[in-house]
Amino acid sequence: MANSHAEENYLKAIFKISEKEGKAASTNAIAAEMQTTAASVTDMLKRLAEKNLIDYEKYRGVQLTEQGGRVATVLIRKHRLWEVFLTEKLGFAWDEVHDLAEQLEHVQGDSLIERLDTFLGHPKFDPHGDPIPDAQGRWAFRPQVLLSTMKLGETGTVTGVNDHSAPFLQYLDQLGIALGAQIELIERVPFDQSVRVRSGDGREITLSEKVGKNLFLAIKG
Amino acid sequence: MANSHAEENYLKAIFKISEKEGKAASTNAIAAEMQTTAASVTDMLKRLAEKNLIDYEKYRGVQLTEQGGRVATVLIRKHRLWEVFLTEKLGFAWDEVHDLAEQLEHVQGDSLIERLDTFLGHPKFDPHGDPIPDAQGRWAFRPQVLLSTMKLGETGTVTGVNDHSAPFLQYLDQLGIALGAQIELIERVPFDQSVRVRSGDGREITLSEKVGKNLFLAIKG
DNA sequence: AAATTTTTTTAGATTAGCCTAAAAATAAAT
DNA sequence: ATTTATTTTTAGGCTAATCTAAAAAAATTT
Repeated sequence: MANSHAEENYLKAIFKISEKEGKAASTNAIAAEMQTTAASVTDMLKRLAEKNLIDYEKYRGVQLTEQGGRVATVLIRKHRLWEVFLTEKLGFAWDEVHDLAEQLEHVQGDSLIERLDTFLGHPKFDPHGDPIPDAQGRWAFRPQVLLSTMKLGETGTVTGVNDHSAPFLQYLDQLGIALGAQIELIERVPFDQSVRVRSGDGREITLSEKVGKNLFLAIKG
Repeated sequence: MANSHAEENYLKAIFKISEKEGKAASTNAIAAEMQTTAASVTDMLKRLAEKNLIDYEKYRGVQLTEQGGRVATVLIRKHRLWEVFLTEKLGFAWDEVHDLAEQLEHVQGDSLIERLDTFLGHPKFDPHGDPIPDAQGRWAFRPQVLLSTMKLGETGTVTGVNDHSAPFLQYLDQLGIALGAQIELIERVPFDQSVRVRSGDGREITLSEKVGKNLFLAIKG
């Protein structure tokens, strides 16, 4: 049988944490990600282990099984394809699509997502620059670095964000920085690690260290 | 607060029954429509009455309140707009879209449905010819009659179906009868009320009484 | 009008998913 | 190596939505 929305959301949370931390996800980390209590998480972990979607040993944290990983990957695929649809076709801004995609990703139907993928032209990245796994679960890779690790004089193309929050995305809009924007690093202030950059249209912009640590770019040349 | 999927589905079922029967919906009729038991229906009716979505008196059947009617209308609007999207944009056949739309209609977000409506060009009818209420809940009206009530020699344009089942829709596909098809009634067989029609491309087709009672047409002239 | 049938409601359980509070296990600090 | 703090699990309860079986009300038939 299919998995419930709650189960799917837990699997996605576990996938995210394992990816970021590089190790088994702890009960507390999952609870934080899911905005719920540790007790609720333990409950759910038992159910997911029962269904062979995770490897779970009491007090030891959890990892997705092969099967659980597949479910999570499909879910991320669906989420990101819907985000592309919402921005490209319906005209939503990149800071508005997350909650809607969060709902749409749970719509069941294999042919739906494959037809949507075709309709959208098989996009490889979502509106935030995150890769969209293909139908076989393969991830596109694109070399990128944080603005904060670029060298003086280097030029890059904005490819993604680390922080997906609406305030950050809206601030980038305000600065005129979107995916695909060209940015040259012209100065780094030692005092606070803020940077001065020149954007493609010739404007000079000052960005804080925090922005620098949340903006990904592909280096030119 | 918003309504659950289950609540929304009950409201839609009650709306459908009231529309068809023209009177208060009975517990059993709702149970049949929802494919559940009368006891479950009674439970839900209490909850819906509590939320002022229906007028409910024990043993007396139910009617939607103004508020309940609005919820049901919005739900039908969402369902039918998604059906248009699935057929027009994703290329699904008219017999494939119901179950997917049944899920998509529960996605919450006012701006989503209005943007979808705009993206689709404000369609007035869904892929089965059923009217799509507008954002204010107004229904388009189009005079139409059943093929079984047409007079000999009359010509009509196919505008909708009474039976929405996949087998019927697929049979129409096979016969080459789609929405917009031109059909002239050339003979009615008294013995079994089957009819002989000429379609727009000149082909002569024999249709059973059952087909005649499930095909709507707008009469020409 | 009384008896019978049908419809509807109530009573009592069940399941998923969530909670708080308390207990148990693990990790960290002295 | 104890003590202390943190993390995790258990215990017990709650709600929405479902079910079956039994009781009650309404409708129908005789």
